[in-house]
Amino acid sequence: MNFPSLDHIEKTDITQFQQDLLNWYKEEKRDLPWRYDQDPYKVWVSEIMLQQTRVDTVIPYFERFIEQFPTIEALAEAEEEKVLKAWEGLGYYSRVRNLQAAVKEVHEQYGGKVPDTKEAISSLKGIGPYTSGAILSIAYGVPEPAVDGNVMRVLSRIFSIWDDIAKASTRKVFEEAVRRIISKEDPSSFNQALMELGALICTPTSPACLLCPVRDHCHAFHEGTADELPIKTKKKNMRHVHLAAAVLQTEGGEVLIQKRPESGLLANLWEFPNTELSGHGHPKVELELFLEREYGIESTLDKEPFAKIQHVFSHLTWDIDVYKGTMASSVPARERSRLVSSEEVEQYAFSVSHQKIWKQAKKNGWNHS
DNA sequence: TAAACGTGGTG
DNA sequence: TCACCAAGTTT
Repeated sequence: MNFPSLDHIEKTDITQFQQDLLNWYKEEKRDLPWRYDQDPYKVWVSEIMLQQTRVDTVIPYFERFIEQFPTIEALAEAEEEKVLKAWEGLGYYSRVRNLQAAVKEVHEQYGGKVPDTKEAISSLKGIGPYTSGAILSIAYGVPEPAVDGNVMRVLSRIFSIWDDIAKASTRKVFEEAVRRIISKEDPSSFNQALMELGALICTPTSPACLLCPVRDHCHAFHEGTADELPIKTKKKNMRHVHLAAAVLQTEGGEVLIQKRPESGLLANLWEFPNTELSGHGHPKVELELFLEREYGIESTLDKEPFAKIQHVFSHLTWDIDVYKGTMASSVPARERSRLVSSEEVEQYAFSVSHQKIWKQAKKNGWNHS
């Protein structure tokens, strides 16, 4: 390891740092619904939801989720459809499929008790190095590091660590740093305080150093380099995909929907029939060929799309031409598809991109034949 | 190691 | 407006 200020840190400095941080946390910590108790299940659910997701976004999802699935057993026995619906709009949907799979394993293999060892908990689906440390420390008081983006930002400044936090290998550097300074008396509060500080004071841009409870311990504050840390490279090469989608209705007003594949993007979520465009033929023609091939539908699509929707993911952009059409009310031949009434549509879990399609359909394309 | 994997907020 | 961000994990 190579962070001079940390190598030479004194035991008394560590004690003072812990005290300043924990006193601040005790006074300033937010009143969040997953902090009402230390139920390992609730800690677990909150940590999964909070992965790459803001606190304000998570709160209402967490409250609904716990109300609907209050215990390990409740979630283990729930239908995946219900679980996905509860996650609808939160994103990174593999999180919740992994969570339910892991909860089932805990229910069956561990008698419904969340394991309390690093090895056992890390073997569960969806629980990586951060989440295992978070659950162990917060739910069980085990002094394990829980290094997320906040912790790397805060500690990069405090110890003047210039490693690139975008690199996977850098996390270990910060885990080692945490091991040296974590409070053995209250690892739960210590880990949460580090993250809370990152969220409220030691923010990515314009950190509020003058309000910081540990600025006296902060190398970057003394050097005036807080605005330059942490080092984070990484660019995303945005990929564009052009799609055509169909909102097909029967004379009875039912709509054709289909379920996405079990893996990959938006796995197992529902959507309107659609196809990726090659860019060669007309979108309408390519969509008609798809509908005939997959469903045997002689579709009667409108000449022009009633909506053009753009949806931006973290790593790609969809541009969707949406067509309205009619179809016979016979049962769809394709697997993983259904004909549902317009009221029933909203009982299924859709990605936000396809919620946009449905919203436009109701506004523009519906009730005209 | 790097890319896949969502979404809504923000300067 | 738009690139970047937010309590990461999997492959």
